[in-house]
Amino acid sequence: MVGIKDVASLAGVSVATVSRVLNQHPAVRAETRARVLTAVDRLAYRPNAVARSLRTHQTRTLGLVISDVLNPFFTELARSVEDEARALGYSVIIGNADEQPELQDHHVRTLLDRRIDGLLVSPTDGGSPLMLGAARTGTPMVFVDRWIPGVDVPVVRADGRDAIRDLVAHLHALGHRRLAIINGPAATTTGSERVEAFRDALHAYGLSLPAEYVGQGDFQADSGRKATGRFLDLPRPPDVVFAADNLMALGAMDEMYARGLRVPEDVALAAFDDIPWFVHTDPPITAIAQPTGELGRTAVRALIDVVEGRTAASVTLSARLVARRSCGERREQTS
Amino acid sequence: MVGIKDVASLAGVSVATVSRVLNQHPAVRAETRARVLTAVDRLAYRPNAVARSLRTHQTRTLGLVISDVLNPFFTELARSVEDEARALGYSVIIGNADEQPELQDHHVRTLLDRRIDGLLVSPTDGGSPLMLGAARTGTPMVFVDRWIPGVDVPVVRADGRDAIRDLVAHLHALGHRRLAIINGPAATTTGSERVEAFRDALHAYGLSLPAEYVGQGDFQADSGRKATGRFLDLPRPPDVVFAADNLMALGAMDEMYARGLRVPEDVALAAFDDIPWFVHTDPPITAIAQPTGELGRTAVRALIDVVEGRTAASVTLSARLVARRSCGERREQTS
DNA sequence: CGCTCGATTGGAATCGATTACACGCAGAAG
DNA sequence: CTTCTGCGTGTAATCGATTCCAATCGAGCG
Repeated sequence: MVGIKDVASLAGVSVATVSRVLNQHPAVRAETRARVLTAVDRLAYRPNAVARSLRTHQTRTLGLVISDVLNPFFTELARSVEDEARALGYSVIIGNADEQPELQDHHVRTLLDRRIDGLLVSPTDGGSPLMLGAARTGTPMVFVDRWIPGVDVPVVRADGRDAIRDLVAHLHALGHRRLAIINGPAATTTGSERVEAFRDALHAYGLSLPAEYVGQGDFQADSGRKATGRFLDLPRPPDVVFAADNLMALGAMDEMYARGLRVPEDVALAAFDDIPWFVHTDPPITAIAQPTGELGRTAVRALIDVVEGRTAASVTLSARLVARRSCGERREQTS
Repeated sequence: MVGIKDVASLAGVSVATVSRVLNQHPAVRAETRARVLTAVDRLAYRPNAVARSLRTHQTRTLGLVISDVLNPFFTELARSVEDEARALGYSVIIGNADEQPELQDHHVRTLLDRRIDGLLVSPTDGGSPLMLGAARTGTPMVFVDRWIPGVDVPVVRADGRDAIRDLVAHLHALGHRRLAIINGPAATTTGSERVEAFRDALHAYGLSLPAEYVGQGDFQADSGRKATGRFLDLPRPPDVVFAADNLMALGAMDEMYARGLRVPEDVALAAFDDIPWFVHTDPPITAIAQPTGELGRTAVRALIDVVEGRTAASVTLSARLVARRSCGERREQTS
């Protein structure tokens, strides 16, 4: 591998000078700069980022730890994060926790070992000592989508309260009265929040949310399927199942079809997180759409703010209802 | 940040010794090792991977450059790659080229600058000078899924020939005679190969593939939609559209429905790359399934073989047909 | 004419590890 | 009682950059 020394000797200058032209330092004579530059591309020299990072204490890299890459919501989030980071001159390393706290820790640890400049996390759980420690000891950090209460870290997320109220209104208008929800893990904020918002919205319509209508899932399709099975085994099964994420909604749909039920005639279905595929399912699924791309981009900007010494505030965007056919024929279309 | 020196002085030994225990070097007295270890966790010391890499010339990191993270096929590939790499003690940095050669180059360059140990690529195009150069100058490299002909780099991929023949047989048996294909970019091997295999299979059934039945797409949904539009505008439109990837199939389906056509009664649809969602679309889509996870894992093992100085051979796995309802009912069930 | 000053450039320390080599010491061998 | 061996450990060089500080040089100034 050709190093800065090779460039220096080809150009007949010192390594210090080469480094200067590489870093656009102004104090270099134009003629010298030109000589260095020709040497650089004659040798196809590329600076070693590892060495540079060691010296400068910065890697211009962000870490992103998400709970499940296979979930289209997170895939899209990851993509927007990378786009924005790249636009701002950073790279990103993605760690997929697969909803497992140990894996999440593994990635946080690896990322920290690599001395990434900042960490973007959508926590799978309530926070391991490792992650809490990193936050406390000043690793630039921002939570996105999910967060950990009580930790002093900016949060970029979407609030689904209003959209959930709209959803309940929509369901109520369609005549549904027995509404059930499949919850995410209690350790995630997105899990608990969504149930609460749902319960509140139901109350506003004089409906209640009995315990047997709250299913416990883990954000994976299979758990959605099982929870739905339990609902349908109930003496009085719900007439709508609302899944707290898209994968569980798919599982729910599987179970409904496996039992020969029709959607929405026999049971209705709605999901949190809208994804392109929901348009193509049979029937198209009513969902609450988060501004995913905006979430990712905002989170990156916030993180870079703290990385570069500015301060960042939490940001809450809002989600919106996208009514389709899985809850019955719609009366009005929400745009 | 606490460094190896801090550990050394707390433990009352030299940095060399600390480094030795960290790297399981045998020549350390047990008692010394214990002292170092306590110091290590009293200080919560973690070695700086950047410094270590500089010295050892290895990062234990693999780069993965894929054409489109949002395509579920690549998402799954990326996931399996990361899983296997982690199991073997490597990290992976994913670069999303978004089917754009310049972006692909950007990622290759960044990855190379970071001195990753090896590169896994699913090329978007015929190969930029940068990538070709990297291959020639000995950067450990393996192609996965797509490859670049004429470059001496192992390839791990799935061969769809047999599955495509099965597909054509299936279509023929269902009475379809006018079959069209939406191709990927000609610059990708997966693009050109699939058309060829398709044409060959047609010939075996005495059918031909007229030029107007070969649509040009770019592996994105929208191009699938447009190509389908052109097919349907033909005086004699095809009765089956076979899309060379899942996203284009989705676009094709959109166009069919937008024109009020029924699938499969009016037009049939099949896709290359099977994804979980195809089970839930209306109708479920017949597809050719690649052993995606196996592809990723095999590619990683091959790459690590070359990274660690062994040699790696190309591997070709095989794809298989998964018949569903988008091409019509099977014969066993209908008249 | 000597000196100060700004513009360029080079020398060398430094970042935080790894590791070749040397050293001290204890027991074995002669 | 030497000398030899090896084990355990420390010293210092090294990886490839960045950057502080000093040196050089010509020009402008008093």
